Amino acid sequence: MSRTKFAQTAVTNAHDAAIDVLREHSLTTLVQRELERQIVSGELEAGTKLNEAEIAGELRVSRGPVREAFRALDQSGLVRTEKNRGVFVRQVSLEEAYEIYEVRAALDGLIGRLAAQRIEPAQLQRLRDIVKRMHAASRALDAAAYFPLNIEFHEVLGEAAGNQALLQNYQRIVNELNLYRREVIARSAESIPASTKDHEAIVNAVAKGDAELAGRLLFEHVLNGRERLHRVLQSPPVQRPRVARKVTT
Amino acid sequence: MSRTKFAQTAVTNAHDAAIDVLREHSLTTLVQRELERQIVSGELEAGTKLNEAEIAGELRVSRGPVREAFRALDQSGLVRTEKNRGVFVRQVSLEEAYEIYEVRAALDGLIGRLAAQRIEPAQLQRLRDIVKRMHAASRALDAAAYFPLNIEFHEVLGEAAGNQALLQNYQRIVNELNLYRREVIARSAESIPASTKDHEAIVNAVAKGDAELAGRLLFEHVLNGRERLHRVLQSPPVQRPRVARKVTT
DNA sequence: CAACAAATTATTGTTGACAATATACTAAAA
DNA sequence: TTTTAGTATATTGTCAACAATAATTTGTTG
Repeated sequence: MSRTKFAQTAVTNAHDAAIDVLREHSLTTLVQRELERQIVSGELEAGTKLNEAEIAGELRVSRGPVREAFRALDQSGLVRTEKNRGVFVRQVSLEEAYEIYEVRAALDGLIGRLAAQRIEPAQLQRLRDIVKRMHAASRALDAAAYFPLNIEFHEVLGEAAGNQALLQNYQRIVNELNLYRREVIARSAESIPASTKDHEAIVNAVAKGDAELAGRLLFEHVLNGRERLHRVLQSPPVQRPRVARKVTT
Repeated sequence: MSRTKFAQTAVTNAHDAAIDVLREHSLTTLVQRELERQIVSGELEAGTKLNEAEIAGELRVSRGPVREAFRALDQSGLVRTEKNRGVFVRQVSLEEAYEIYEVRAALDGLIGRLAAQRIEPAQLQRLRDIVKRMHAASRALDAAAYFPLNIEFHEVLGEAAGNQALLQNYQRIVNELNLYRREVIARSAESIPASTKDHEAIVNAVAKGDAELAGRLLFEHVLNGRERLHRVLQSPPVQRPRVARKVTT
């Protein structure tokens, strides 16, 4: 509001763009997206308390839309609400993660079955490219490079399954799991080679169109991942710089 | 507020009870529950427009909690929101239902696997009782009696799987499917015998502790159900008294 | 100094008012 | 009569103020 007329055009364009965004999306939706981004990216870490007024101030909206966004995020499992105390970025316990992994295994199994039947050549090629890059990251035991490849692999496979309802449920589950996995991903380098082999076998099964096999391989791949994670958690932490429940302020 | 002192005690108790409810739950939660009940029960039929002020008036709250409840219901798939137009009880298309059935098959498959490994004697007995009653309803081709038994069967099985995350996802999926199935349930009597056989086989597999078999049977049971539904939809409707999009007013 | 009580502050829960948008209605013109 | 433009009404989106509850600080007492 305190801008001079110098940047008139730029300001107007930016303003028009903002108007266009608002024409399609409510403030609630925008707040929801932004918070989701911050949570999924780890910018807001698990356990953090989300202060209504503070968030409203940062995003330049009133508390109404923020509260509405909170309800949506609560339902999607990214935050937990305590009446009269506030909402907190959800912390997923080991036991919960264990359960969620089972659900993910079932959904991934279905993804494998369907992808084997419906995948298109271009998608298959993308999978092969990803696996090739995985091998490179695997040889270097480069976890930082491997992690996004893993994400991308399952994304492509999810799309290849051609089922929107499945994809949505899958995404939610993966988001929840990432709340748990983030902290341990850094020290899971040793499991990369095994994981890479899994992915290669999956691609081959999908390429063959063997739905049964692809489904089973993906199901087991996820449960293997759970066990790998579990083993990693048994061993002592690498670098754990303060886990104290962080509260705003 | 316009009550006399005659019912003092009763009023006070009712009042205290109301206070207790509010101590634990926010108005938003209560509104959410009530709307969910009305939608799942069919009181509010698919496509109905939900008017904020009207609902707020009926439930004696302001529009704030109603809007918050809307966001939660939207996320859970029971309503759909159109910006500046309002929220509507979700209508699930044939294509969507087809997709959701696949997701349910995957989750039910997992339920079968886990239940076979973890079910307790009492739960197994409940399943056997239900199947017995199913046979009776089947012989009479009594769809009205069969439907709740079917619900109960899958509920018990879901609990027996002993996985909260799975159960929650399953319930949401089933709720969405029911939005679609309600209208066609009445005329699906012919599929009851086949469905009953499915359930019997499932119980036997679970009783044997054969996880693989139970999982596969449940997976196929759901897909069979989808096909049965599909066939029923091909045949002409029985009694279809106006399907025009109902708007409040 | 520690522990408890009271008062103060901060935060959430709820409401009603106002603004923006969409819908319904009315009247004029083809 | 149908269409269309303009106007009025209804409904949603957003905000700011108030109420209720929880967290914090301060003060008091043993």
